[in-house]
Amino acid sequence: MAEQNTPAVGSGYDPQKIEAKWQRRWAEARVFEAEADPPKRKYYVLEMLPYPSGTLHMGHMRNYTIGDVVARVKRMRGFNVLHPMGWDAFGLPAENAAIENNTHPRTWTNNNIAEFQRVLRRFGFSYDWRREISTCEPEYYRWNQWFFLRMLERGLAYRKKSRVNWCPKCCTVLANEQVVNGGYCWRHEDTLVESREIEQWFLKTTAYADQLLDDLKELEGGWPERVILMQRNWIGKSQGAKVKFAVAEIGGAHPIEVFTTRIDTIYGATALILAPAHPIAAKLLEGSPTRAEAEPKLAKMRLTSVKTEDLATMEKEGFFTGRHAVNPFNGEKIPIWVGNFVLMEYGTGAIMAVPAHDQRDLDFCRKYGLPVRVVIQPLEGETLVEDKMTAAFDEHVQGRLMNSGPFNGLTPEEAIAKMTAFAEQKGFGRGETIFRLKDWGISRQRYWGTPIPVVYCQKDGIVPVPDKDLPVLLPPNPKLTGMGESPLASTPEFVNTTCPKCGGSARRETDTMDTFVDSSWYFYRYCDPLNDKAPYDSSKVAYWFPIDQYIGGITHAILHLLYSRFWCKVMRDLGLIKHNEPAARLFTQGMVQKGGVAMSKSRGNVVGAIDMAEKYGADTGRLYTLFAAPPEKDLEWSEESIEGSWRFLNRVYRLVEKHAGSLRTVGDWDLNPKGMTEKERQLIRFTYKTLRRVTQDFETRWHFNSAIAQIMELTNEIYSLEPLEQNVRPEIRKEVIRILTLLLAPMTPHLAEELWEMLGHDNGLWNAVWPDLIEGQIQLAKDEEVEIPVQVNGRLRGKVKVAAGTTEEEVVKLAQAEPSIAHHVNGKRIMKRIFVPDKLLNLVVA
RNA sequence: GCGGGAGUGGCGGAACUGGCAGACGCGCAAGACUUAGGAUCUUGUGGCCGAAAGGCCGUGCAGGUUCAACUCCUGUCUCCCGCACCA
Repeated sequence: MAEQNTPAVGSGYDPQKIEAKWQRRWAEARVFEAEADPPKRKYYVLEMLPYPSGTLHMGHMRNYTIGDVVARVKRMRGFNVLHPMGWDAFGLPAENAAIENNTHPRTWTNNNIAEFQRVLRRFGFSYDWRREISTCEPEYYRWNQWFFLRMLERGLAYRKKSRVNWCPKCCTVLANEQVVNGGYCWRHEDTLVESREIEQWFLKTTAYADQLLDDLKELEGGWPERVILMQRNWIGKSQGAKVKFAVAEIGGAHPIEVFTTRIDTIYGATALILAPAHPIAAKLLEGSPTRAEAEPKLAKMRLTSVKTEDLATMEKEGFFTGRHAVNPFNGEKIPIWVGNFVLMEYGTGAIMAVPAHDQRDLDFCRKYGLPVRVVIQPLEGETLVEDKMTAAFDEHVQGRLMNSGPFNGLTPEEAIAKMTAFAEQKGFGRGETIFRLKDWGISRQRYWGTPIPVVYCQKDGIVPVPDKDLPVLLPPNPKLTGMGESPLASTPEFVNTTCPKCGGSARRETDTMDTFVDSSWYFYRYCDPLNDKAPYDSSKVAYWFPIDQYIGGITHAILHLLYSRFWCKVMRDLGLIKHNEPAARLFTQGMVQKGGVAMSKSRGNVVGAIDMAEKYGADTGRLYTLFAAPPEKDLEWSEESIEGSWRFLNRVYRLVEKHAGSLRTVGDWDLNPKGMTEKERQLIRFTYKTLRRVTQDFETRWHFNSAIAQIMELTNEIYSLEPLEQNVRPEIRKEVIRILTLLLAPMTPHLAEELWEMLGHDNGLWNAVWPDLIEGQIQLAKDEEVEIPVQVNGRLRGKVKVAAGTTEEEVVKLAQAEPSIAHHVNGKRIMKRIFVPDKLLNLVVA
């Protein structure tokens, strides 16, 4: 199909040639290289670093194009712009591919990186390639280890045996965040995650739960609202109280603690319900009268997989343990049950069931015939009748306590405060805030990741590897099977080492770190990528940070961004940086779809970036992804529509090609409006208006699609004045074409450079500044004559052309003289006139 | 269930703080140039009625506020995304 688009005779637009030429020149002139330079205004724009796998398609290119436009606009506006790129190079696919193809993960990864780099360079993105990082290089991952050791020193990294998500296909542990769709592996969406107990390393993200939540306030306005919300939900702060219930049959020795946000309803508790996995459940059954029937039920419930897909709609199941709990408020004995809807992972794994005031509890109690007791009576509406309730009354506000001993008559709010205080005073409870957020399990039983820098010594136990021995290098030739334990465990030369403390023999930790560790701080390394004394020089980071604009997909709204925010706070507390949040602004671009679904290799609906560049050139590809939809919205790829972008660039090229030769030696226009013809006046006004609007679109709304539409309109306007050389004097022709070229520069930089050169500039468009309107131009952009729509009773009936600023009286007079308007007004009385100067006249008649 | 977002021509989309709905592009139609056109240029292109002038309807649906509503308010439907038995 490329032949079909061979440029016609007379049009010399050859993107292949032009794009290679300017990419070479930019590289030679080191145009995109930036250094920290404190007096200069800085701008750090960053696209999320890619995982180098598969092929880059137009979905990726859209992301980078948006970032590149921003970078180029900021550069033209005089900012010192940092715009780096790197590779999220560790990860499972490399290891799997290595096993499949009998190669090394490094080989596979580096091949992919080479290909990715080739494509990104082919699109002419303005990266400072000197700062390129690859997270699988020891020079990088060494600092993962260094940070890990700092966290270990501060108790922010710890080891514990824990139930983990195990993917039988990956043969490795997954973080909670990697379990998707309620129980499936994020990589194998058809594979149910299993539950296993393993010793794991954790990072204490929960230590920062409050800050991670509170600092979201700093991001308001700069981050998309929904991302902030998703983070807030994920952290899941919940204020309530923990209350201890003694077990009646075994005395006060082993009380059961429940968590509740509604301690005010505790007099209405008619049962205590345990999660099946609660450790005390089995103990309660020992010697219980119901043991025989209960134990098999418990065993069965515990086996039920972690699948939570339809947990919300799942039938509630439970059984009585034969034991009773004592309500510490009133001494009442209530039955202890086990219920499948109680989660061990949340709160204390035990709840009090208050069926009158919680729908789930009501469902459960109705099913098993447990009593319902109302303890809060609504102030308005029908009085609750216990036997007839089908919906729990769970409103906080509108009610008063009853059946609650000394607390009767209080509002729920008052009761929560008083009852919590009472519980604390008596020692059986306390107010507590809990979070849904869990500590971050970072251990992975895989080869292609950062080795965790500790050794296990018979004598000294867990011993951190000293800083001077970093990095702990991955062994070059592991045995990769993809099964079972970490491949490092079966590599003796790696495992066997000596204890840094006692010098005796010791074993290395064989797990590697979750790759989210790599991406949690990579953007700091860009500031100082070659530093071998520290992860980075704090002064360099202080100049560049925070990131002014971070750009990436919504898919990373929770994991990557939450971990990055955590890492930032840890680094701040280590004294390395001073800011609280890594990125001041975040932009989440929409996906590129084809056939209604996101482009992806697995779906087979990708439009390859290189194919695109070879067929139309990078500039057309860039332009089309910007033009087809506003950047935050999903974009449906259309092979037909893209022709329009290609045609437009050809049209611009032909225009400049035709006129540039005669304009090379023409001097600059002096902005003097005297003696201009009407056509010149019209063209120059259109030009400066377009400039004003496009500038606004770039700076505020990022509506590149409408910016491009306006540039197309300007081009159409110029064409409408052909033959231009007869209608417009050379100085003005030159000015208009100059502006047109500069407007295109951030989006189609190669073409713009070529046009710039054709116009006689020999110093590179990259040296040009954004043509912000100056006073004379602002005047010239103003309309002298306006067309005012005239409505009668709110319906458009005609238009009048008047000088800008014409008075209401004058406009009304002219309107009434217009036949199409007069027709609707004559014979009626004008009741009211609404006049918006230069905008609109509405005559209300009756 | 909770939270967020979106519904505008044949299609992608535009319309900034309420002020000419459909900019710009694709597609389609007619014409020009041409041996030819899938290049380029010109014109037209929301629906209905009408020869035309013109009129009526029209931004998911139903109401409301207003001189004026894609835009604000109330209700409602559909689709997409996130979270989800979170105590």
